[in-house]
Amino acid sequence: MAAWTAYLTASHLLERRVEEQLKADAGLTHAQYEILARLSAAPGRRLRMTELARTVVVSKSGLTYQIGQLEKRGLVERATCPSDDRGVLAVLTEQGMRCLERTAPGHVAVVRELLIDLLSPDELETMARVMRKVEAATHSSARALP
Amino acid sequence: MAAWTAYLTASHLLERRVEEQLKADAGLTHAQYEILARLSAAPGRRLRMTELARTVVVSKSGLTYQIGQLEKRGLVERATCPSDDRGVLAVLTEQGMRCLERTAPGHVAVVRELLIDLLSPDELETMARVMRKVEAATHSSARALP
DNA sequence: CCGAAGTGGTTCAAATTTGAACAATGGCCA
DNA sequence: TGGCCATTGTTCAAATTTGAACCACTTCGG
Repeated sequence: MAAWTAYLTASHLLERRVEEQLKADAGLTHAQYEILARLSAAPGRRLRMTELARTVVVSKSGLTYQIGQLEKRGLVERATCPSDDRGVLAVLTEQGMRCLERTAPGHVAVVRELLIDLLSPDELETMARVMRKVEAATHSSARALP
Repeated sequence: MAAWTAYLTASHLLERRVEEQLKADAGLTHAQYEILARLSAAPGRRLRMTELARTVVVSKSGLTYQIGQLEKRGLVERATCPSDDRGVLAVLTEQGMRCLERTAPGHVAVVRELLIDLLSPDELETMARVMRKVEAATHSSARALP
């Protein structure tokens, strides 16, 4: 269980530093940054709300709120989904893309400093493998519930 | 950077499952559970507020609030610190200890299911080592700021 | 084609979290 | 001793998060 405690402490501290840097550097929450980043990587720079909520892992209502904030700042727009009238697409705007490009270097630097660069290639590879396992495990245990 | 993304997704999902289980099983937040757990491990089952805020990694005001909640439920008491009149000690009550003992098995089961049991001894050891490195790194970079 | 059952998003109130401002001490040094 | 600065915890308003209740729409099964 020592590993679990270490994990908790480290992940909290890491999250805190990342949050701090993003807020100071670009006035963004980590959640908001993640939204922009995921959108930028998606085809057409757009994703369904639900899809986004799943990957960023926030409640649906939380995402509605955050998208609202990002929309106010002109970094994201909403568009109706052509294939499903209920659906809403979050679309990264040109301005949002520029914001992300401006912010990414500093963010990446922090992540490297506090995580990536501390690890040997082996360790990094192990981390990634472990995290994929955890993701798979949470998914399967989740499907058992409903 | 793929490792970072995998880490983010996995840790969010993991946190969510843990939170879910604790809430359903004992009506506790993960943060609250951590508070009880850290207290139970401390000498005299008591810790200074600041110390607690550091290890649980929540803002000071957040801790004040949470301790308030736990106090209402009789799981924790406040005591003044003998060596420093400003200080406040959070003390785990007998009832709090029982609550923790009742809750721990389910919590541990989830953590094992979603993390520990997925890993080989080697992987587990690597994880723990990595997390200690991360903790050290965040500490040193923090001290540089003020 | 019709209605039941599901989905996808939003809204709303309530709970939580945060950061800044404060009040009360402690500690250090001239 | 007295003065100045750092620390401790709390309070307060504002921002965020969540879950439940709700519409609007889609999908099935008859």
